[in-house]
Amino acid sequence: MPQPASIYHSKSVCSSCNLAELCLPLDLSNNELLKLDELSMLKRDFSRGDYLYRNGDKFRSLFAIHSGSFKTQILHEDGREQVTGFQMTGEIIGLDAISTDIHACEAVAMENSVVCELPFNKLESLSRQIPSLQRHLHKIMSREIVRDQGIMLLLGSMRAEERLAAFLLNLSQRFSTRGLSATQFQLRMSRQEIGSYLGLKLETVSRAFSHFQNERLINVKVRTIEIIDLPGLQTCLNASR
Amino acid sequence: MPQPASIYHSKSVCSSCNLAELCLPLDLSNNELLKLDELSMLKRDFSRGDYLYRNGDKFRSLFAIHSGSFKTQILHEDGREQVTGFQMTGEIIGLDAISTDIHACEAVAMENSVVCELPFNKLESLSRQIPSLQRHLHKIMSREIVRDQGIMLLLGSMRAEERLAAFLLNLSQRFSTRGLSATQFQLRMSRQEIGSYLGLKLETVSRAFSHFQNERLINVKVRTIEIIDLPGLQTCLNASR
DNA sequence: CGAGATTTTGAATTGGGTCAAGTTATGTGG
DNA sequence: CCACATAACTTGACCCAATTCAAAATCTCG
Repeated sequence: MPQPASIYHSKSVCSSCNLAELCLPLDLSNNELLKLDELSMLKRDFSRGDYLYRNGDKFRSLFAIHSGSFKTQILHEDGREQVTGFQMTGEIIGLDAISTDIHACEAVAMENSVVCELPFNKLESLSRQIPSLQRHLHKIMSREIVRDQGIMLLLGSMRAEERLAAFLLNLSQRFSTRGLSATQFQLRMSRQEIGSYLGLKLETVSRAFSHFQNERLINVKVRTIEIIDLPGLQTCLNASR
Repeated sequence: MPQPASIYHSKSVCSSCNLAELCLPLDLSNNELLKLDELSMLKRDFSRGDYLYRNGDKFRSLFAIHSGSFKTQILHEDGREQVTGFQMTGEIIGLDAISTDIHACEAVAMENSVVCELPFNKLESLSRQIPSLQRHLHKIMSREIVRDQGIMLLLGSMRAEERLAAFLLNLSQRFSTRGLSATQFQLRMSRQEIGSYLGLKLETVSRAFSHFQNERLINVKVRTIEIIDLPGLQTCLNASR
C-alpha cells in the first residue's frame, strides 16, 4: 500500500499504527498530519493474557492495535461470559465505553501486542477541526454497529457449520486485507473462545472443523488452518436450510 | 421532565422530538438551541408497514422517532432475515448507514408513526460547533454498540425462556422510562418478529409466554402483557444453568 | 521429558425446531 | 353491525442438531 511521501506522516506514530482504520483513507494536509501525530504518542506493550482494559474501568481513550490481536468479552452478572469480537492489527477498540464513560466489556491480548492509546478528548477536539477525521470516526463507530448486527444475524439464524464457515471466511478476508494469506493462517484463539463467539460449545466447534476437513473444504491441524475450497465454504454459508 | 423555559426550545421541533436521546441531556445556550432547531425541520408520517428506509438506500439522514415505533431488520442474500431491533419514541435510527453511506438494513413502521429527519451533514457540522452535542452523538452511537453486544450475549448464551424474560424486562424498562406503565403494555410486534429478534421460532416464543403465565409471572392475552412478578422474571433471567 | 491444558471423538440426552391441527383475533365488505 | 376470510396465535406430537458427559489423544512449554 504505497503512501504519499510525507515527512510528518512517515515519522508519525499514526502512519504505522492507525493506518488501516484511522488515517489511511484520509487526505490530510501536512499541518493536519502533524496534529494527528500529537494525538497518539502513547504506545504500550501487552503480553498474551494481559488486559487492555477491564469491565468497569474508567474510559479515557480509544486504542488502535498496532500489532498483535485482542479479544473482547462481556461478563454477565451470573458469571456467564461471551466473546464479542476478535480484533487484529489496525483495528480500533474501546468504542463501547463512550456511552457511559465506563468500559462495558474487557479486552485481553491473545498474543504479544502493541497498542496506541488515543485520548478521546483529543480525538474529539481534533475531529472538530478536521471534518474528514470527524466523518471517519463516525464511520468507524457505524462499522462496529454493522459488524455487531452481522453477528446477531449469525447467532440468530445460522446453524453451527454455517457459523463456523462465516467465521473462517471473515478471518480469511481480514488476513487478506492485511496482505497476509487468505488461505493459510494460525488461529490465535482456542476452540472454547471460538465457541463463545459463535454461540456454540467447544465440542461443536471441534466437530464442525473435523467435518469441514472430511468434506475437503479445509485442512485443520489444531490452530493451523488451510482453506482448500474457499468457494465451497462460501456455498456452505449461503446454503440455508 | 421540566425544562428551562426558552422561547426557542419550546417552539422547536427538537423539544418534542429529539428530547430523550438527542437534546434533553444537553445544556445549551439559546443560540445553540436555535441552531439545533434548524437541524430538524422535516417531519414525516408513516403508517403501519411503511418503510422508513430500505436496504441499499442512500444515506442522508438519521431519524428521530417522534411518536410510534419501528423495527429494523437485516436481509441475508439467501432470503433469511433477522430483526435487529425494535425502536420506540425518542430513539435515533439509521446509525448503521454512516459506515458505507448506504443503509445496511431496513426500518419498518410497526404502527402509525411520526419521524424527524436529521440531515447528517448538518448534524456533523453542528456537532463541530457544539462540543457537548458532539459528545452526545458519540454516546448515542456507542450506546447502540453496547445494546447490540447485549443482544449478542443473549443470542449466544441464553436459553429460550431467559431470552424472552430479558426481552420483556427490557420493554418494561423502556416503557417505564417514557412515563408509561412498567407492568402493563401492548406489544406492537408479532410472535414471529419477537422470535426473529430473539433467535427463536414463533412457536417457541408462544410456548414461553404460556409457560410464564402458568408460572404466574405474567398475564398474556395475545399482545396484551401484564407483568405480575417483575422480580420473578428477573430471577428467571439470572438463573443460568 | 512430563504435567497440565487443549482438542478430538463417541454415546446419550434434550431443548428447541418442525409439522400439523385447532383456536382466536383482525379486518373487510355487505 | 355482522359474516366471513385471512392472519396470528396456541398447543400437541415427533424429531433432530447441538449439548452434555466421558474418555482418549495431542499439544505446549517449563
